[in-house]
Amino acid sequence: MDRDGGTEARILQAATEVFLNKGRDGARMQEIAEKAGINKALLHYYFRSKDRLYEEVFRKECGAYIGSFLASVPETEDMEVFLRFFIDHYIDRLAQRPQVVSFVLWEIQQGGERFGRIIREFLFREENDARPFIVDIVARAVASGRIRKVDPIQFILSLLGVCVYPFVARPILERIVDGLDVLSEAFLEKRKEEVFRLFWEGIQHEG
Amino acid sequence: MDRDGGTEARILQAATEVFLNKGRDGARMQEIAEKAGINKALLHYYFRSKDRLYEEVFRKECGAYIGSFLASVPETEDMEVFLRFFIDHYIDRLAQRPQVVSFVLWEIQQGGERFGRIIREFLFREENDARPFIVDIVARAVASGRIRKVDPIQFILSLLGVCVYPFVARPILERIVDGLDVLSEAFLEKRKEEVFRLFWEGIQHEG
DNA sequence: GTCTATAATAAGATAGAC
DNA sequence: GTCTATCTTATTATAGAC
Repeated sequence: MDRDGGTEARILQAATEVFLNKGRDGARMQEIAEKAGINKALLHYYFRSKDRLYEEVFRKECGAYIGSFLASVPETEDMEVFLRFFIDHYIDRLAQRPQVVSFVLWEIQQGGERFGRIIREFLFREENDARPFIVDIVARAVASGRIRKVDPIQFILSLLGVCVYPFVARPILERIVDGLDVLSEAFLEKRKEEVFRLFWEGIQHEG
Repeated sequence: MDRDGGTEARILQAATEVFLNKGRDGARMQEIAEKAGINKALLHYYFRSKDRLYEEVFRKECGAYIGSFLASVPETEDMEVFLRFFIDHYIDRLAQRPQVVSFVLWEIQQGGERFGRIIREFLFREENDARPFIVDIVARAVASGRIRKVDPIQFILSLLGVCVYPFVARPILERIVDGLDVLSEAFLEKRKEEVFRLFWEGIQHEG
C-alpha cells in the first residue's frame, strides 16, 4: 500500500480530519490509523507520539488559518474597498474549512499558549513585517475623518465576530432554521452583502 | 465532610468547573473527585457514569445559557431600546460565565445533537411560547419601515457574533493586545457602546 | 454515604519479525 | 516501511468494608 502522496501525507490528512472534528482529547490514534489505512505502530514510527502528531497538525492548520486571515487584508486605505475585500475573502476562506475556526477557538480556550506560540513563529517570518496591520488601517481612516470615530480594536473584533459566527454555530443553526445551509453559495453571498452593508452604513458620519 | 450545599451539589460544582474548561473528553473523573473533596467511588455512587454526570452538567449549563439569552430579549418594538437592552444584558450574562460560550460552541461542533435536544426540551416548557421571537421583532421593524431593509436572520447572526466573539477569543486576545482585559468593567462598557453604535447606525435608512 | 482496594478496559507506545 | 503481538499506563467503573 502506498501512493496517495505517500504514507506520511496520508497520515497527516487522516490525523487532520480526526483532530479537527474531535479535538486533541477526543481523537484516537486507532481511528487515525484506520483512516490512513495503516496501523498504530506505523503512526508512532512516523510521529513519535500523539502529542507530536497533534502539534504537527495544529501548526499546519493554524499556519493556513493565519495565512488566510492575512491574505484577506487588502492594502488599501479606502474603507469601502477594504470592507468588501476582507469580508469577501475571509468568509470564502472560512467556508473552505468550516471546522477549523471551532477547532482553533477551542484550543484557544484551553489557554491559547499553543496558538500564541505559533502566531509569533508565523509573524516573525517572511516579509510579514511589511504587511499592513489591520487595526492601523481602521485607525488611520478614523484619524483622517474618512469614517466616524470608532475604536479600531473594537471594530475589528466586531468584523471578525460576524464573519466567524455562522461557521462556529453552523450545526445548531442548520438544526434550528429550517432549510438553512451555511455553506451554500446562496447563503454565503447573502451573508457577505448583509455584513458589508451593516458595517459600511455603521461607520458613516451621522446626519 | 459535608455542608457546602451537600455532597451532590459540591460534585456538580466541581464537575461543572472541570467540564467547562477541559471539555467532555479532556475531563478526568479523578480531578472532579479531588475538586469536590471526595473520591471517585462516590462520584459513581451519585452519578452512575461519566456520561451521566456530563449530561447533567451540560443540561444545566445550557439551560442557564438559553435562559440568559431569552432574558436578554426585551419586549419592545423600538429598535433603539431593543438593541441597547439586548447588547447590555447579553454581554453582561456572557461575562459572568465567560467559558460557557466556548464550551457550548465546541459541543455544537460535535454535531449539535445534545444541544438541539436541550433547546427543544427548554422551549417547549413554561410560558416560553409567549416570548417574543427575536427574529420576528427585526422582521416587523423592517416591514414597518422603521429600519432599513435587512435580512432578519442575518442581522441576528451578526448581533450574536459581535457579542460572543470577544469571549471565545479572549485568551488569545489578551495575549496579543497588551493590557487588554476582556472581563474588566472598562472593556465591557466600551464594547457595549461600540457595538450598539455600529448596529444602530448600520440599520438607519441611507441618505 | 463514604472509603480503600481492585477490577476491567481503553489507549498510547514499543519490540521484534518480515 | 510495515505488520502482529504485547507492554504499560491511565481511566472508568465496581466490590465490599465501615
